[in-house]
Amino acid sequence: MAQISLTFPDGNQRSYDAGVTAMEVAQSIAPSLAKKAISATLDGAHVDLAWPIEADGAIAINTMKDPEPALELIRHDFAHIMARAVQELWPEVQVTIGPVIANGWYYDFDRKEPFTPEDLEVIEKKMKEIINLRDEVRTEVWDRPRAIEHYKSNNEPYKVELIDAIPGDEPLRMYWHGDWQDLCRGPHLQNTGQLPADAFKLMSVAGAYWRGDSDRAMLQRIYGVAFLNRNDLKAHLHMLEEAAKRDHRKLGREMDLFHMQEEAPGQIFWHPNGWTVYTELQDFMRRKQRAGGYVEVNTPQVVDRKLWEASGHWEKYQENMFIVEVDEEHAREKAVNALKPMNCPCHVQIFNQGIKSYRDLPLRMAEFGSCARYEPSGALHGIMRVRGFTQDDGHIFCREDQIESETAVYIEFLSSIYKDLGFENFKVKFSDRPETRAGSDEVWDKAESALLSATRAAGIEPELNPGEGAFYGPKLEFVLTDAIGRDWQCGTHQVDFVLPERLDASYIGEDGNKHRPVMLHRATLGSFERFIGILIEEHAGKLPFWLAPRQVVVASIVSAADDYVHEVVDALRAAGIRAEADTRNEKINYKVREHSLAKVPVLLAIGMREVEERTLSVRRLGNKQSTTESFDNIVKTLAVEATPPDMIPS
RNA sequence: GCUGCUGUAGCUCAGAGGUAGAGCACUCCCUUGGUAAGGGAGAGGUCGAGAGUUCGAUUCUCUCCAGCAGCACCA
Repeated sequence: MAQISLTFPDGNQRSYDAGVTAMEVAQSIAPSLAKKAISATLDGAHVDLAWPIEADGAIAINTMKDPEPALELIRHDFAHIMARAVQELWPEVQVTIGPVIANGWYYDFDRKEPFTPEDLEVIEKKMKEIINLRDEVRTEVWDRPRAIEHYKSNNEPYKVELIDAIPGDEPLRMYWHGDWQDLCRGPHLQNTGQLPADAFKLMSVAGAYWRGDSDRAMLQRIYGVAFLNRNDLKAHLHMLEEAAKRDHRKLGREMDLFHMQEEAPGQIFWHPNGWTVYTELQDFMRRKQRAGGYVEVNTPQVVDRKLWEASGHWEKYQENMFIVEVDEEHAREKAVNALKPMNCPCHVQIFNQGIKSYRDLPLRMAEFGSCARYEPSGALHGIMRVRGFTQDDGHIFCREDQIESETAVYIEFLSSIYKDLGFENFKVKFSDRPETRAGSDEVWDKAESALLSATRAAGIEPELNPGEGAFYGPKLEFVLTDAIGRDWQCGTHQVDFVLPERLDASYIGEDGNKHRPVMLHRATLGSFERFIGILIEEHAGKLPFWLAPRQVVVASIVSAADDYVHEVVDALRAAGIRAEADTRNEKINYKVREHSLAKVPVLLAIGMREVEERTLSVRRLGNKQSTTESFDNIVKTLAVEATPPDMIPS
């Protein structure tokens, strides 16, 4: 029999008969290891202890002490156990797929009646019973005809379709958890009793399309989470509770920032507090853009369909546009307009006014562009995904050979803004050419390499999103991670060869001939609405001082202090600080509580002592202690603190 | 858009086939209190919209609208 040589993590090598299983390898090292073993890592791949090993390689035996493989196995086995529990409870239910995802797994089922929350409890209970049976997990490799025959005779068309989708040269592997059988690539645990029965929870049911295709059947997906032990599960559930407290929809209401209502779905009524944040952020961006060499413009909201036809939006984007028809009294036909979903075509109109020279390029044009998009109702989410929003949009008209330098300048610009706003780390995703695209391969080659090298020159290695570029050009996406680990795509930077062509933009080159500029579409915050949502959640409502809608509340402790309260408020306002007086007939405890809950960063309390000494009692949000400071001093201090980050002298 | 769930006072929520309740918030009165809720009184609702069943519907049924979770979408 042929021999193979396996290398262990400590560098030792041993030889085995080809076809040895990882379990046998573990046994050969130590019976105690074999007892604890759950899987193996072979040349970086996660493998089942029961699979035969046929070639030389580097092997590591995993136990429950190795969190990564352990969690993957646990979650994967839980998926199977859940599917088994469901089929034991309702034998007519068809199982489809059930992968491991972050923190847990899901499994998609085909069942007529919807699963209810009560059903989830029943399923959980059943799963615990199954785990207690400590059933052996078995696996076999089947050939394709046998597997197809098996599922056809069991009338399981979903599985047959899955098999059809698996490339012909891959082995088909079957797993049994007890008597329950599923097609699965593995690996799995050896015994269902190895699952931590107290460290999982079924979370929710929701619809999901078969194979992610909205034209196909809607299945029912049950989500579960699982961890190595009960404490990790508890910690996860606690984290979810904390995340819910940061929800911008809840904080937006509590802080009186904005509201939304039925009559304007997906659109925001900004209250004075929220609008203060918005305008403060917009002022900041306007200063940044001026410093960054942009010219600011403003363009129409309602634009005739002719322009959208020319730009291609009418054909490609119509179902997302708000169409407005107007009866013109003397016209034969109704005038058809659309609310602008994007600003780019209008910006080209401005570019096209007059004759542009190569000396005008690169031309950086910016607009706080209000856009309206008819987003699908199910996509709406608070102020993060809306139908009416304002982009910090910009278009750079440049020559092809300026793409790289303009990209480099932009990355620097964006980094500076993110840094000022407290997001030091961000991810960059690079999307290259999709299958259907405009423009020659040669042009794509240049554009892609320009984006990549500019990004790398900035010291950033982008993640690749193969084939995810727009049809008109490759793009970079800038993704922020918030305090609880969620990703948000905000910034974008896209090369566009198509729109200048469609809208006939041109400039006169050094050679005296007309040339086509390239357009770079770019947005940094993305939309003010989404970005403010992110800021709220990132800071759990405790916005940085310069952005806080109400920066200071001056509260009287006794009404005899009211005059001094107003004097302080006036002085703070004169120093440019957003200050309010609270001279209501309430105790200081009440006022402290209320303004703390409203996330006011600084509370100045005034009693008779402060009046006499011309001081203030300063209480900062999050601090239980207060300090006493002089009137003049606190005004100066707070005025400095209120300076936006881009205006702080370095 | 799809599947499921939800919609009762400004907010959070209870309730029931016989036209509604709590706490907080709000208004007024008392209280001038030193750092996270002082006391009392009062006002406030076409029970998301429309239709149907019923003697009677906010409650049951249907349709629509909106929200929530997920999927799909996301130039």
